[in-house]
Parts: sequence; structure tokens; C-alpha cells
Amino acid sequence: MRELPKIYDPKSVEQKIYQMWLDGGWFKAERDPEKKPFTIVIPPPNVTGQLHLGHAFDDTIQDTLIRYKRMKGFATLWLPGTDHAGIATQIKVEEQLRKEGLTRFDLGREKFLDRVWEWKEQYGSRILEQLQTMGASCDWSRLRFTMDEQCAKAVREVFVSLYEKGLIYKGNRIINWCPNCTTALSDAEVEYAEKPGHLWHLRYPVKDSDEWVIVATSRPETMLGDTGVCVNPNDERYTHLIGKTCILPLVGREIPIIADEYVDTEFGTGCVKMTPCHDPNDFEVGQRHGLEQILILDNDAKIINGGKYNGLDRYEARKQIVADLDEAGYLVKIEEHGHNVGTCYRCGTDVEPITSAQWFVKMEPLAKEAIRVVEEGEVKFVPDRFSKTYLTWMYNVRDWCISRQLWWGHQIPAWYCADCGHTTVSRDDAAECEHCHSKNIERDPDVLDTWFSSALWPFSTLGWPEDTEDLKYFYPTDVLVTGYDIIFFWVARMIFSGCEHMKKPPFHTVLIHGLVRDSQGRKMSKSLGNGIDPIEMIDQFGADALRFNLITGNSPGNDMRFYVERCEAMRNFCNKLWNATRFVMMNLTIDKNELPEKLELEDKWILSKLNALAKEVDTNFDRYELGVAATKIYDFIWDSYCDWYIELTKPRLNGEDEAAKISAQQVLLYVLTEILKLLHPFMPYITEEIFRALPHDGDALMIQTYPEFTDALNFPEEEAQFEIIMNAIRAVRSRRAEMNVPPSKKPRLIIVSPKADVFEKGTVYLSKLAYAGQVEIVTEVPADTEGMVNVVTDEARMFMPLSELVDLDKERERINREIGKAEADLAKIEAKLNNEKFVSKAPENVVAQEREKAAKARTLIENLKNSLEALG
RNA sequence: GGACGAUUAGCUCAGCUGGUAGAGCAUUCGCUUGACGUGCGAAGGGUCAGCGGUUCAAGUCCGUUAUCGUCCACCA
Repeated sequence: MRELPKIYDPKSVEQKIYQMWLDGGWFKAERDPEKKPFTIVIPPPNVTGQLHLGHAFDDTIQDTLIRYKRMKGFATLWLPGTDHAGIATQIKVEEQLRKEGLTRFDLGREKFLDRVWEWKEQYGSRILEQLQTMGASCDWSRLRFTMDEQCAKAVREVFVSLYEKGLIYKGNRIINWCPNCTTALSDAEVEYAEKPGHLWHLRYPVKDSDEWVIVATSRPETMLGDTGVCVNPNDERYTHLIGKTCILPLVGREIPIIADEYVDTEFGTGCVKMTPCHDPNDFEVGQRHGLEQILILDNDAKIINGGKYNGLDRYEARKQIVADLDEAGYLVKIEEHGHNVGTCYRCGTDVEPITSAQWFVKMEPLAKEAIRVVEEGEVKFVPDRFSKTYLTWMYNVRDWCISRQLWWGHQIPAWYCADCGHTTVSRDDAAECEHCHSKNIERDPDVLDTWFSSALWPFSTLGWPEDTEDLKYFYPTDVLVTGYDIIFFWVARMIFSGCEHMKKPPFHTVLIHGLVRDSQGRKMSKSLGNGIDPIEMIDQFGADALRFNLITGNSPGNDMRFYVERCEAMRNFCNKLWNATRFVMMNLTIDKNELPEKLELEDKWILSKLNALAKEVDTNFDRYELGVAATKIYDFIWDSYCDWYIELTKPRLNGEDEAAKISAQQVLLYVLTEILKLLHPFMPYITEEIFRALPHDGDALMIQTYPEFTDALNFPEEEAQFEIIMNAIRAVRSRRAEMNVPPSKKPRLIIVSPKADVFEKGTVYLSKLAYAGQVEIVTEVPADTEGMVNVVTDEARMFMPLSELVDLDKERERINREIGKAEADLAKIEAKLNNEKFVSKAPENVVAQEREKAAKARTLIENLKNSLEALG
């Protein structure tokens, strides 16, 4: 038998164990027709990223589920991979280039992409290695990347088939433009921030008249692109102006005054300047009224088509234009006005609405099925409230802008003919225009939104569009685990993509978790410098401790604060389990894990509790209540097994009776082994390491069968009996603590109880755990108890001859206090039982429970009163 | 403007389908108790945000108010 060190050292264990799992090949998913599949695809982390606590949390949940299902006999596949993360990665490589004094344009597209691939080769596996330190049991043989050949094929197929169905189109529409990333963004990629601003009131003279209109704007510089002024048709102030024109100040352009219901008569002046190229609403109005479109900002948000302002940055232009308007007398007033500014979710730059030719996915037809599968429960969100979030979004979803003016990504498979103008969209790279067969064609330089390829992840990773064996066996996947922050980006798009291309939603459950925040509840971020590195936590406390910290103490969908102290507490728990094992091992003479024929009362108690635990844990897993399950296992190990059961076996282990010694070992070993199985999905490393050290069957703990409830080990009667003894022990300990009696002092303990037979079985426990010298069980109160310390429960009266410590007055006072409390309790219970409605309407077992409580309370009171009397 | 979440012990949070509250940390007291002081035993501490309702019974269900937070939409 191996000797274990006194303190558990995760560092010396984790790598070794992980290697052992890899060598065993147990992560590798096998398609087994005899088994049910259970599949999770990982939310692919950015290939250039580093593991942060959010990943650690997400991945711990997934690994726990996968390990549980694996032990439950499912053919499990946890498919790992990384995301090419278009903008994020491109920015990183461009930063690197900048240090060399280069831009991507200096290199050119091809060379730049080579550099990105180089970067990917260099850093792309870092996050995966970090994932491994967490203990992730991914099938690394199926590792995928959103830019690998297989995924590219899927992307191409999806793009072309959607195009053929008319669900992808190119259009000149208003989109969100990030001037820093110089690309279009989807609506989902814009974050809104409330910022203080102003409302400038500008005077636009009406042509051939002394009149003018005053428009209010928060973006005066966009006036350069104004092609109209709009009022509400029912606004009597302005009806006479409708159809007239005004002269745009500074520019001199003549622009029409139009009427549209869109204008709110209550807001501002009731007159709105129309800039169709740079405001989504103006764009819509402009379309309705055929307003001219004048683009006044280029890709860097500098003025174009703006005369003397050309080349100015948008904010610089604002200053100048306002100054010029003021000088020329067109500025009426400036009001303070807070407003929401859209910013780029990648770089934080203010986003500019710009009309631009981009590719879009037509969402309405796709959303229909994506709504149905959630409404009809084919896809369930846990917690359920997120289905509402999802549905609201899906109901109101607008067309998805999928083209990005980047180089890193899946290039759009569209070729434009210079001769006939036809667009060829093709699965294979086009060599000629499909319409006029001209070779004079050029490919669209843009790439697709990163989320376009992630949306296909649940089936592209399994081989689609090929009809592979993996796809047939593992699709649809089962559970998708992710944070609520990417429901729109990713979950929603996976669902409609799965429905459209696979005719089946990609998973039946979406398990949503919250964000990991710092100890003050702030989001962890680089700029705040409040991030905690999970690798550092693993280094300090072990992966198991980190995992347990993350999985407990939070509820699904809610954010959690991360406390390093909790990691420490969990590290202590590991150590506790480790030392329990040391205890078992140093007493172990058997080499086989089997239960004895004859079970003692305490054996039945612990086995029965363990059995009940297995059942509860199963239920909790079914409901995705992983934290609850983990806490129950923790409590069982620390309280039931360590603090009670191990202590209870000591008399047997140290006694003379060989058979008793063996049976204690057997139960200790059996329960410990079951504990390891129960705990393994949560704390894979330490449990596996301990399992190896114990006598065991099978190659590894991770492929053992998970414990299940069995009638054979259900002993409710014995459990209840043992609880009586435990209560007595607790009562004695409590009394002793109150009186400051040290454990070394072991007085005689006289027990008077109608349950003498139960206590008879418990004398050893009482002497061990209640520090009793000699335990005497009698049916009548002996005559000489006067002046002894009284300990009273509802099952027994106990006496300890510690008369030198007893202050009779204090003792009376204490007992009277206890009587008072017990009587108050009883009064409450009796009030309930005397309530006719309660007795008639409450379920029988509840009423019976109350009756039992009342009986116990009465006994307690009686016992206390007798004790009081006996004091004299 | 709309939706959602939170409000429980000093702090951070659990509490599943309603049956008079739990954990970790912190605090106090005691302990070389032959696995563990990263430990053991004991103790203190909560009108479960307020109000109203349903019910025999409400931290739990319903309504409402307040405070904080998140998301969505957005009127220039």
C-alpha cells in the first residue's frame, strides 16, 4: 500500500493524471450503437486568446456534465476547437506589424494572411493547453478550427445555398460602420452607451420667403449630407411649408420640406433634418420620399463631399461647422441632451451609421422555425427565462449584415463580372462569369462575419456537408453551455442555422450561466486590471479547487463574484478528502472492495445516507443543478463521512475483534470509493489519484459506473435510530462545551431512555464522541443523580457526575430556560394541530409530522421538568 | 419606453415542485481528540427589502412599491 503525503499537492498529481487519461484514450468518443450518444460542442474560444475565468467557468460546467454522462454509460463526445475571431485576431496581428512599422497594406492581402496563419500556429494552441490544465476531457482527436478546410466547406455550402434560396442578398443599405476597424458590423456587434451630448438648434431658411425652420440635431456635422427637412403632416405649425424647399446653410443646397408620420411633434422643434446616408431613420424616410443620398463620411469617418470641410475628422468637422453656423447666424441654441451612442464591441470606437453595399442574410424566413422550436420546447433554455430573451430578439430580428471589410476570415464566394456586371456565387472558385463566360471577373474582397462560421459549429465540426458517420451519430448535439452574453451572437444563429441546414435544431438544451466578476462585482477587464488568471489559481490551489469554487455557490444564469478565499476553502476540502484517504489506507489490510455480510448500525447509517445522496445527485444533474449536487457531495464527505463515520470506526479499527476490524475497513473503503465516483465529475484529478492508490477494479475512475440508488442499501429505520444517538452525542458535547470540560475529562454517563435498545448499540459511540468514561443504560432514574450534570433530549435523560462543576442555581436557570423554549415550541405546534382546517386540509404526512413533533416536545419538557425536580 | 434579474447571518451567496431558514469566509469559546490545525468540538448572529393578496401553511406563488443591476428598443 502506498504511503500518501500528509498534504495533498495538486501540482505533483494533475499533469500526470491528465497524461494517464490521454494514454487511456478515454476522452475519445466512440460511436457505439449500443449506447446513447451525449454530445457537447465547446463554445470555441478565440484562437489567439488566453484562458480567463469565464472560459474556466464555462468549461468546468461542460466537463462536469460530460464526465457524469460518460460514467452513466453514454457515448460521450466533447468536441473542442477554436474560433478564428476575425476582427480580434486581425487587430492583434496588425498591432504586431505596427511594431515593425508596417501596416497590412504594406504586406498585401496574401502575405498578411500568411502572417496571421503564422500567428495562429504560434499561439493557437496556448488556450487549448490551458484548457487541458483545467482537466477538460475533450476529444482532442476531433479538434476543429473555424477556418479549417472542413469548416470552410460548410461555410461555402451555406452561403451558396442561402444565396440560391434568395436568403442571402447584397444591398446598399444603412449599416453600422466602425471607423477604427474599418469594417461594417452587425447590429449585435454594436454596444450602446449613454453619453452626455447636446442638441443643436439650427435655422434653415425657407427658399423665397422670410421664414425659416428650426431643426434640432445631436450631430450637426451631418448637415453636410442633409437632403431634406421633415415635419409631421398633422403638425399645424408647418403644414404651409410642406412641399416648399429650404436652403441648406453653409452648403447652399436646396432641399425639400417633406411630411412623414415618423416625426414626433412633441420632441425638439418638430422639424427634423434628413441625412439619409448617416441615420437609419432618415434612411427609411428618405426611401419613402425619394430623397437624394449624399455620403459625407469616408471609411475613416472623415468628411467627403463636404466642400471646405473635406478631410476633417467627424468630430473636428463638428466643431468647425458649429462655429461657422454660429458665425453666420444659423445657430439658434444649444441644449444639454444625453443620448445613446453606439460603439464597436471590439474596439469601443463610436460607430457610424453609413449607407454601404453589403451582404445580408434575410432573417424573417429563418427566424420562423427558430421561433417555433423554442416555443414548442424542442429547444429548452435553462433557466427558462432566457427563452423569452431569445424569442423577443428573434421576433424583432433584422437582416443580418454578414460582410466584413477585413482580410482574416472566410472570403465571400462571389465574383463580379467586369463585362456584364453579373455576380457569380459559387461553391467552387469561379473561373469565369456564369452569365457571359467572361474571364474578366473579380472576387469580392470582403470576408464573412466570424459568427457566420460559428453558427454552423454544431454540424460543420461533425463533417457536414458530408453525411459522415459522426454527423449521423452525434447530431443533434445535446447541451450547449454558454454565457447569456452571446445568446444573440451565437446561440440564436446556431439554432436557425441548424433548423435550416440540418432540419433539426442543433441541441435540445441551452444551459446559460452568468458572468464571473471580481470580488467587488465588477466585470473583469484588462483596463481595470482586476482580472484573475485561472492558471494562477490552479497553480496555487489546484484545478479541482478552482473548478469546485466555480461550480458551487451560484445559481444558473446569475453572475457570480470570484473570491480567492473560496478557492482556498475548496483547496482545504481537497486536503480533507486526501487525509480521509490517508486514514483509510493506514488502516487497510484488505485488498478487495466489497461490503461485509454483517453491517453495524453506523454502517447502515452511512450506507443509507450515501444511497440517498446518489439519488439526489442524479436528480440534480437531470435538472442541471450542478452546484446543488456538488454542495451535497461536499457536505456528505465532510460531515457524514469524515466527522462522523470515520470517528465511529475508530473503536472498531483499534479494537481486538478481527472481524469487526475487517468489516469497518470494508465499509470505509466502499463508501470512500463511491464518494470518489460521485465527486469525480466535479473534481477529476484528486479523485482519480486517490482511486489509483486504493484497491480497485477497472483502469480508471473516470470510466467507472456512476453510483445509483439501490433498495439493497436503503435503511431508513437504522438511519433514524442512529440519529437518536447522534442527537445525544451532540447534546452532551454542547453541555460540556458550555461548562468548559476538556475532552481529557471522561466522566461516567448514565442514560435513561425508553429507547434503551438503541442506546445499547451506541455505547461505544458515546464514549468515543461524547468523551464518556463509562456508559450505563438504565430504565429508571437512579437515586444518586442529584447534583449531577443533566443533559436532556427528547429521547433520553442523561447524567454526568461532574458535581464539582455544577452550580445548582445556574443549572436551574438553564433548565427553566430550556423548558420555556420547549413550551413555546409546543404551543406553536399545538396551535397548528388544534386548527381544524390544518388537520383537515394539510396532507396526512405533514399532519403526522406535526404530531410527532408535538410528542417529542412533550417528552422533552417532561424530561426537563424531571431533571429540574431531581436537582432538588 | 419595454423586458428581465437581484434584495436572505458582519461579507459573498445557496435554498429544487409552498410545510416556521443553510453554507463558505469572518467573529467568540474550548481542544496535541493517533487522518487532517488547510484540523476538531461548541457558540453567537436573520420580523428572508416594504406593503397587500392567495393558502390550513409563504423566503418560496400572485400583485404592488422602493433600491440596485442587466439586456433590448430608441425621438432628430
